[in-house]
Amino acid sequence: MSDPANPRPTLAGVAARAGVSASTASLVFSGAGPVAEATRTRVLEAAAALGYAGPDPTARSLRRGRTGVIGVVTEDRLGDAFRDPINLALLDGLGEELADEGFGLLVLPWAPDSGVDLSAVPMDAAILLGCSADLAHSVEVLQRRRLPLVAIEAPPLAGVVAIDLDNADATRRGAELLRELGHRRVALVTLPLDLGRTRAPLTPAREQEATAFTAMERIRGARAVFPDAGGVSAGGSTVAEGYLAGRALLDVPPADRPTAIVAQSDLLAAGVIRAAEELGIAVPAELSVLGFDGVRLDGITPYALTTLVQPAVEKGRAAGRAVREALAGRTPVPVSFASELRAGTTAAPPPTF
Amino acid sequence: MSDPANPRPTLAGVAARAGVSASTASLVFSGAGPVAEATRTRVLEAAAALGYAGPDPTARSLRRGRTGVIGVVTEDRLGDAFRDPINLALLDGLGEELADEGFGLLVLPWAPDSGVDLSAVPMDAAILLGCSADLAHSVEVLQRRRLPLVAIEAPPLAGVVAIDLDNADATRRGAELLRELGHRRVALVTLPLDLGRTRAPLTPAREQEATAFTAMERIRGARAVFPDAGGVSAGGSTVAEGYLAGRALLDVPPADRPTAIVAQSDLLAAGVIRAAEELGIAVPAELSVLGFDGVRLDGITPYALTTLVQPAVEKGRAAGRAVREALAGRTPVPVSFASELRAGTTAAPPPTF
DNA sequence: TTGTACGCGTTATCAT
DNA sequence: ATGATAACGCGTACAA
Repeated sequence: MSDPANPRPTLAGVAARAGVSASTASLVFSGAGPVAEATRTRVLEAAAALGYAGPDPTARSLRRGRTGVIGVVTEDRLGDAFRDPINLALLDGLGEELADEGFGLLVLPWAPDSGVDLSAVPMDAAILLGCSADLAHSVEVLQRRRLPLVAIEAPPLAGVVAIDLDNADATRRGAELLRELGHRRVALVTLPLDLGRTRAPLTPAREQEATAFTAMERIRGARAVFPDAGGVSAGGSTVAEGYLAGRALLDVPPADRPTAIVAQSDLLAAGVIRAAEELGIAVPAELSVLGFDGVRLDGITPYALTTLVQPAVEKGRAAGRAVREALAGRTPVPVSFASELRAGTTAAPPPTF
Repeated sequence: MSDPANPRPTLAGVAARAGVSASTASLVFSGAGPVAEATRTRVLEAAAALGYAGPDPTARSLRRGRTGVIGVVTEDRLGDAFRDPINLALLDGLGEELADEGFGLLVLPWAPDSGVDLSAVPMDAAILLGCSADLAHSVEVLQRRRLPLVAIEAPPLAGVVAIDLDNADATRRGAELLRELGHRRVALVTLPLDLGRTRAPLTPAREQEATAFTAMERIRGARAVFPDAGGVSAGGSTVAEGYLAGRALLDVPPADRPTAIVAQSDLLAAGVIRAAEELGIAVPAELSVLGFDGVRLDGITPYALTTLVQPAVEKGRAAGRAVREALAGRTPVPVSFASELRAGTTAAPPPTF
């Protein structure tokens, strides 16, 4: 790799060989400033002859004060972060506004003990994605670096541009639909409450210690309508986790069974439905199921899920735009998105006895 | 953001305030070299007072010649690259070997016209993921930069560490199973053949111009057993695309229908099965379906797919290790992985007439 | 149109 | 244990 006899060519080397000064050679590559056609050619020829690949990105970054890299901080393991379709949609949006504009996206799975040291990563700005646990801590170190920060669905933080979603209110509207249909016994299947992703029944204590902002907001919305609603927290936003949660809630004497379940994601809802099917509980005749996200389930379930559709791609675009605004020296405005209740075939009046 | 009155603190500033030289202050932060406990404290205090966030990553990168960033070059749009479960598994492997070791993964969706200029991205090494089209071109510019390169399932390229899979041979073994079961009329549903992702029947001309290495290898393996097998190329590795391909191949007079379909991914296979169901064609009684990948279909289809299981996570780990080897100055050894035929319930003898 | 001079913020080397 | 000096490779005033 590193060949001492044949060092990597530099701008200076190219310039020397072309018989011009380094600054002139620089102009040729940056395109800023006028260069005589003849000199330009000579420089390019020298570059070709030396196998010069263009200005060193690191040196250029230092000089210009820009790396062209935007960090995306997630609290998940790498694969898991992208296993959630809602994050993929978000990535699509980010891609449009950032990747397509020449920015690279640096994925940083952050955990309290993880190898990545946020204070040592070269980047121009950071997007906080589903970070809520020690968010404040991550934020502090990034802010000391004076990096523009954009947080998606996070508790409000000074100096951080918020891209928000009406998690509580949307869930409340969904819950109201269930109440209007006549449901009284409603249970919740929530997203993971903390970094531990514990799969367990909701208890006041656990909710107290929860660090996941989005999950807690959605619980809050549901409780606005069903103050006593209990439920379980899942270990992730997957069909498999939804299934487990569904079994836990539904595999009980019929009299104790909820007549409706508010799931905090469509994947969880699909898992709940599968559990119901397996237990011989008809959806929606005997059990109504509400989802969240509005992702295409693409045959994961034959039902048209009744769910809250969130504008995930738009969220990504907004975050991307906010980053660009900040980098352009302007002050990005926080954005708040609204979800929309989409009626499907999984919500109906409760069974009558 | 940028406050002219209160410039971002630098190591020099901290050193000055602590009354030591910059070199000493540097030692405090890098931990390399002995520093008296008293001085260390003074430096850290000065840093705290000034809000110094630690050495600037860009400057450090320039000086040390390392950024801590590994590029992952894909030819897909950002979201699409991660929509394929096999890539997610790969990412898991990469995460273990790289992210967990403190490297950042810089996702670079590359297309001939895309905004990202590979010659301008600060990184220490690059992993080429499913890049085959103008791979040679991408590789050239990266090699001029003397970056260690690792390619996953790519045509052999000088100086690029190959992480390979037995795509052709595995497919051949799957095809042999079908032949042994008695199948003679077999059709292929392939991954996209080129950047255009054209959804169309296979023709010699199209295969000639194809740029997708993996897809072509798998075709080659299938043809080793069924030399005349035709088929269609899908527009992506998704259930929806598989469904479309399935309709195209199966919605024909029964006499023209294939008795078996070799799909190049499990998602495509699931789509084919769905198409068959919709057309009233029983699987596997009237149609056998072979997949590839061995991903958990998690309820996408009730069938246990007969498929070729590839060690995707291992592939990612191998790629990650190769990168680290190269960065450590050693020469990584290329690795070749083998897939395993896993019998499911979707392959059976063809119907008898 | 081209060259000169300097600095971006750090760290490695070598003295002291 | 600490400090002076010199890069790392480039961009950009400013002068010529």
